[in-house]
Amino acid sequence: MIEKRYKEAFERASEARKEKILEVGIEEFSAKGYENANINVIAKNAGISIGLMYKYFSTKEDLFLTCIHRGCKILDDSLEEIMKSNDKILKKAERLIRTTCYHSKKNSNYIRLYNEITSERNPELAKLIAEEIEFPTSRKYITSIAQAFAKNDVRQDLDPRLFAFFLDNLLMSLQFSYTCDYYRDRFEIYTGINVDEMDDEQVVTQLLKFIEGAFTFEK
Amino acid sequence: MIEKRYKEAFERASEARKEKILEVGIEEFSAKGYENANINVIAKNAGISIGLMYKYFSTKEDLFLTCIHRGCKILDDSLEEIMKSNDKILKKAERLIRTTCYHSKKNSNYIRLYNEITSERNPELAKLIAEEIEFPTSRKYITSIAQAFAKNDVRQDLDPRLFAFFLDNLLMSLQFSYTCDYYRDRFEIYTGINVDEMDDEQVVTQLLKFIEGAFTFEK
Amino acid sequence: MIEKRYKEAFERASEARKEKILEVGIEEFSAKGYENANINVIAKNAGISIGLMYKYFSTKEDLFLTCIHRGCKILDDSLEEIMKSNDKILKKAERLIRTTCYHSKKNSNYIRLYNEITSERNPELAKLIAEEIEFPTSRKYITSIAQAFAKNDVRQDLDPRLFAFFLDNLLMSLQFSYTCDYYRDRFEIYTGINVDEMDDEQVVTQLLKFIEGAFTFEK
Amino acid sequence: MIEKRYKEAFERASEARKEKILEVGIEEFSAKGYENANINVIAKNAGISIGLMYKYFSTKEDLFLTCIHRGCKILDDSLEEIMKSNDKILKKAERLIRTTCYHSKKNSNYIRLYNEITSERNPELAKLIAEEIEFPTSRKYITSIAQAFAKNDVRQDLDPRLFAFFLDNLLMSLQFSYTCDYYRDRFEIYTGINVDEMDDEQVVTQLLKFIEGAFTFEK
DNA sequence: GATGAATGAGGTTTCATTCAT
DNA sequence: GATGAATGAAACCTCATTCAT
Repeated sequence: MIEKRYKEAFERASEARKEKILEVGIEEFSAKGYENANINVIAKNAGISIGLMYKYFSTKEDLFLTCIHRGCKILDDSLEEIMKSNDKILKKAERLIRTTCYHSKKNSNYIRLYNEITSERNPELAKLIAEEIEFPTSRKYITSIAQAFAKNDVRQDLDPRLFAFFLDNLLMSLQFSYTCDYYRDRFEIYTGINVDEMDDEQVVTQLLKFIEGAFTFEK
Repeated sequence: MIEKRYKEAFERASEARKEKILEVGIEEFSAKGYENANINVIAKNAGISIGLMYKYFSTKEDLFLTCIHRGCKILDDSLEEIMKSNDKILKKAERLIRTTCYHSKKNSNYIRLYNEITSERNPELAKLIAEEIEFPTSRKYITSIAQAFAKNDVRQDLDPRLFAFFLDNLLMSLQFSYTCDYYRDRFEIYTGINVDEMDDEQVVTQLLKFIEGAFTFEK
Repeated sequence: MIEKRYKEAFERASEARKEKILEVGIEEFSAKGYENANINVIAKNAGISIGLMYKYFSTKEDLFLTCIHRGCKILDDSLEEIMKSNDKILKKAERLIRTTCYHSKKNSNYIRLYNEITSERNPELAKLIAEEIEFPTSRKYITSIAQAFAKNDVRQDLDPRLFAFFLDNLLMSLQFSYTCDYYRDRFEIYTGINVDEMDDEQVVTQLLKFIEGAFTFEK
Repeated sequence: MIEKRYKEAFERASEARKEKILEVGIEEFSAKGYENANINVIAKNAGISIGLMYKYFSTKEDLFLTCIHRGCKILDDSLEEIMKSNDKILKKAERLIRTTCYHSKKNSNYIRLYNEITSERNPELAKLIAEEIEFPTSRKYITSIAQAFAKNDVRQDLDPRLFAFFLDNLLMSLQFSYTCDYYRDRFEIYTGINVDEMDDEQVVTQLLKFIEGAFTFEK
């Protein structure tokens, strides 16, 4: 778990200001990447001085990690909303896919930020962030699949953890394909259609079939 | 298609030198990422002067793109080797998975380089690279699936391009999980096992089941 | 003479607070030197706000000067104690040396602060501080030597002021050698023994011989 | 012993340039102290770019240490010149004092730099520098005194190392008194005469008497 | 009197790129 | 063709000082 990466002064700041700083930070980091993001720009856009920024965060890295924490919380909240239902696993998958297709624009910055993280090259940091982000998500998937397994809703020869992993791989890739430049181009190369003009319903339908088959079929 | 990003002088250089420069460049870019890679260091490690490096490439970006071109060729060659066979689609998938699991170390630099690309934030560049890399791969997958579809080897309600896309998403995610820090940690969080100590055979078996089900099952 | 460098508000503060501020200031300045000392840290450690600190002192320099004033008073008090006696000059020297050797730890902060001052590079300020510190000390030495001279206790071809100067040079160097990093290392290089493990009695004996000879011998 | 603190590129620079950089560096460091010295200013005054400065020295600290090394070499050379003679110890002392009084202006920067060092607050660094500077000097003094001791030229109850230490304390203090602001003021307070207007001959005479007595007198 | 949030100038350091030889 | 010395813009970060409350 990432311990808090902000200083006490940040806690004391007004909600509006905290909000603004993280929003602007997420904007900058997701747009330019960690290296090219400029703290001075973030401070200016957030309407505070650079000195105050450093009263809030010791380093650029700490600001980045706090932005990630925030972005993840938002993504995890919407995941929680879906996964806590009593729907069957495939129903949940459908809702996840739909959310990705229809609402990815609203959260595009968070997703791009997440994408930025995945090429993090500091191993210790990568580990921290991975635990922060992936642990809650993975538990939700694994638990849902294990329950479905217990109820015989899915094939009995699957390994819940690996299948959760494969499922998340598909959803993660889809998320990126709706928001990140490179993945968007890749989507178009595969499908022949720009993701903005794509009939989302077809993507939903096909991916659901894919997943349904994967979880259901048993020789 | 990426037009050539090197200068004429580079073409005139000896094969050994060209080889060395790109090898060292891939090493540096994959280890540190584009921003943190140092072109002066690459020149030194490649045994040439920085001045000569700029006789070969106009900018750091051009060197990067040429390294990518080279890395992709190597990855695409091994893909070609597998896809040109007459094996059935699932057999091909199996070979792809095995290659990923068992041989990812040999090509880990290329894969990390590929991962680096996916967070490229320059839209025009992203497009160029995506076309360079994804087009050949996608054609192979789509064609294979279309052939299988024609032979009734796979379910008849699938869209070949989307299913090719989903398939590649799974394989791409797996590749990253074997080589890139963040994805390796993520793998361990899902499976509970460090990727280096994982029984690859189980991954192969489960992913194959997943894909087989996805391509086979039909309500 | 240094005019007061604190504001009226400081005079009105409680004794305990004044004490605390100067104590903490001396601690910080002597530990890190003027440039690296942080006035915000001093305020925090003294338990007052930085705003109040600036109600008490106009600038960092003023706080520094007030700390010096305080440190010097303490050192001068212990000097006064020794010099006011009716002992002969060599007896006084012995007591000074013993005080330096045996009690330097108690006053080490003040001595390090004094050392910091000696590299002051603002000429006007240097002059002010020198007068503040050196004048009282020098008078005591000069007077004592002049009295000894009058009583024929010391050689009759000495210049009291220069001999006072040389004497203080020896005592000052010894003080630094017991408290300041660089001078402590220097001491060990000369004597071969770490100052903390040195038999102080030998230092006392030898330095006394040195001084006694210097003041007594006459061709 | 300080290992070299410059990079290879510095060795390859022309003698004139190396000279210039160190000269300008010593000037700046001795005038403003380590903290307030500005590397950009040094680079500009030395006629090179800041980038090149960092090709020569990894950090400000390294430049500082190399300047010290250079300054010490010059001071040590002139000491060597005096100490290698066959003169008796008191004759050597006389020459040292005269050099200090008459020629201290020429080397004033080096001496101020030396003064700066003595308030160094990084213990490891202090140790390195002390060994670099004090070791050669101390050996010369100790050896000379030991030889004089063997020849019965000095009192037989002295400890050569401690007396060498006291002797150097006197000479060091005198050096500072001729060159460093604070010590110059202190000198005037003790003697009543500004060091620039002082009759050096009197200082020489008196200090020689002091030292002669110290080394000769024996109860 | 007392607070501490806020400022912003200024310093060190990096590295892609140029160009004289 | 080949070298590598040289450049300088730009980024991160510190801390003395101010001022509204």
